[in-house]
Amino acid sequence: MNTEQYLLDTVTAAVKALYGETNAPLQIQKTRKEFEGDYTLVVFPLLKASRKSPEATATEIGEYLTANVPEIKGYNVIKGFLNLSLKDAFWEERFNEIAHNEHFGQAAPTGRTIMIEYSSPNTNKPLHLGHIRNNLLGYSVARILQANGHTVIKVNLVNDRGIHICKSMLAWKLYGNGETPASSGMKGDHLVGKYYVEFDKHYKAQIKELMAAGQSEEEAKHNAPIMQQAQEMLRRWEAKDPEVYSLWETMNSWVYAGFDVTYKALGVDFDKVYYESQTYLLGKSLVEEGLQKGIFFRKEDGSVWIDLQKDGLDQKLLLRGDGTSVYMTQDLGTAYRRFEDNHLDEMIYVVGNEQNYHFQVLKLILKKLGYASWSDHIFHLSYGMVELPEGKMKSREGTVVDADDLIADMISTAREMSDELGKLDGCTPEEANAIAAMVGLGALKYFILKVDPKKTMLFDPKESIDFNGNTGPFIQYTHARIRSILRKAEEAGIDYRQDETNVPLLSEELGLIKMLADYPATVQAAAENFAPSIIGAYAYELAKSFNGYYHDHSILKEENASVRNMRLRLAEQVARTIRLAMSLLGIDVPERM
RNA sequence: GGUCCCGUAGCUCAGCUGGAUAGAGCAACAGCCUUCUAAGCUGUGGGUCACAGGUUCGAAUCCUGUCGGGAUCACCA
Repeated sequence: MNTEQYLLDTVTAAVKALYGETNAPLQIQKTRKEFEGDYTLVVFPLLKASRKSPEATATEIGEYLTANVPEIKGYNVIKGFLNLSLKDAFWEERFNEIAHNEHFGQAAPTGRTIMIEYSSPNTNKPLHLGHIRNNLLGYSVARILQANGHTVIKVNLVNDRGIHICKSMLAWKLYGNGETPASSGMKGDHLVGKYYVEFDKHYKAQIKELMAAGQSEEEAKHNAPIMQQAQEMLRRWEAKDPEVYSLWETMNSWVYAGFDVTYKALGVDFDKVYYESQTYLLGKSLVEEGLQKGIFFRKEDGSVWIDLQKDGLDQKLLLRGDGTSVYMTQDLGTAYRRFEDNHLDEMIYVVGNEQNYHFQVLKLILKKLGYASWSDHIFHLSYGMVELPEGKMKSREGTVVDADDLIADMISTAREMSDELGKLDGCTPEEANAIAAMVGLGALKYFILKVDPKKTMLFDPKESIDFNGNTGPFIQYTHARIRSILRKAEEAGIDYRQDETNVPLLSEELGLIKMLADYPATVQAAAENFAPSIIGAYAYELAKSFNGYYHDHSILKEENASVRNMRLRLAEQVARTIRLAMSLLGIDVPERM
């Protein structure tokens, strides 16, 4: 049950009874914690209808509600704010509802199908920190949408073709001496990435040579033999030359094996993987359609364009002079195909904000083609770059943070800290490894997801690895503590779940119950805003509140059995809700740590 | 130059559709481990919400402008 909505209805009825029909917008919000009360009605908008002062209006409504609504215990008025307090029994009922609801936090099916595309790596180099933000965001948003009752299809569109892959292939052929992941002991994606760097090294050297021989920089870039060879390789790939094609398949398979390891470590997955080598021809029929409808135009060289200058944009290429497609052509085609094939209600692209313009144009073109009914349901979940304290990540300058290295670092740091604090004493080696992995990744994931997606964020390795304060490990820690209490209760043979005796609740306990009751609304807000950060903030607040409570009030040692059992049940629900919230962020919570 | 995004404490960030005295964490300082996990708890200091106008009962939030930072405007993807 949605308490806020219920109160809004109640108050609307009260206002109608007191002042007659009014179209004044009513708003109910949670009372700020420095004031007494649970929910607050802002009465300013009602002054016209009541024709009284803010205080008098608030008092009048407060009196009416207290007299007529059994759940409302009392009220107080501060300026134009009417603070309403609900009876403890009301909150106890909410608590019981939560405890007995097996599907707590999981909304009923909406019947809507949403596809979300994320990750979308290139196959010429390993994943880095930017990809981590992408993957974590995509996966978390997918989980959040599922929790809201939508059917979610997670897809990955792998960019497995193009000149960049040919660069790696060529460098491997020229300088690789047949090196394989098996022979070198390197992860496949790192091995292929190594040859991408190798290509660049030789390419730069050749440019330098040619420039020394008198060519301009542009000429040199174009004439460098290694670049010429790479382009020749791309042509052979497109002609499906068996030798090139099989090398391409081999090297891609190395990369996929490497990516799988990284994805697994990050805990992300996909329902469907698309490969650009299979979709890059899509979209040409849409270009044809646009030409016929007169929305696109063809230049003398045969290339096809759309003029968006009237929309404040510029001219955009849709088909090259030689008839081959570009990025936009493919995206138009895949979008069309996806909506057609899956009856999608919404399509979300998790792509960096450097492509804001691309998606703006994509949606506009589809609209002009007459597909507004679904192109309006394309949402670009745009996220900002991840910067380092030293500045931006530049692959050329070697300042990228490799995903695998980072994950390994986080886990080993978690391990060291745990050992230092003696946290893992008494664990089996397997348990210790699992906990270190959960904590290290929890720190990384939470650090990245707590920031609003669209903001450029700063990743400070030192700070991310700090396990104090507003961090994933703090939340995990709170969960582990509660689980430990519950284990001890069970060891002592306490059957706390049976006891339903009503006991007076402390204000901290009421506060915790109110937070628990708020969880479904939080999940909904996170879905509406595509913001895992909302879930993160909630989980932190809940954990923090419990920690304060835990510190001040004994649970196991409480002598009154009914009170003790109520506290154990409450703790259990807090742990459960933390687990639910964290699972929406893709973060595992350990039973002990 | 056009378009889009951002600017909140020394640092990293919250602040949901406008609401009360703008919040956390880190860093600093002062307390708290014979008591269920101190990866913890409690307290102190720290702010012209970039700036200037406007809208209104009320603006960090909405509108306009200015300044600062970023992204983008390819026959790359």
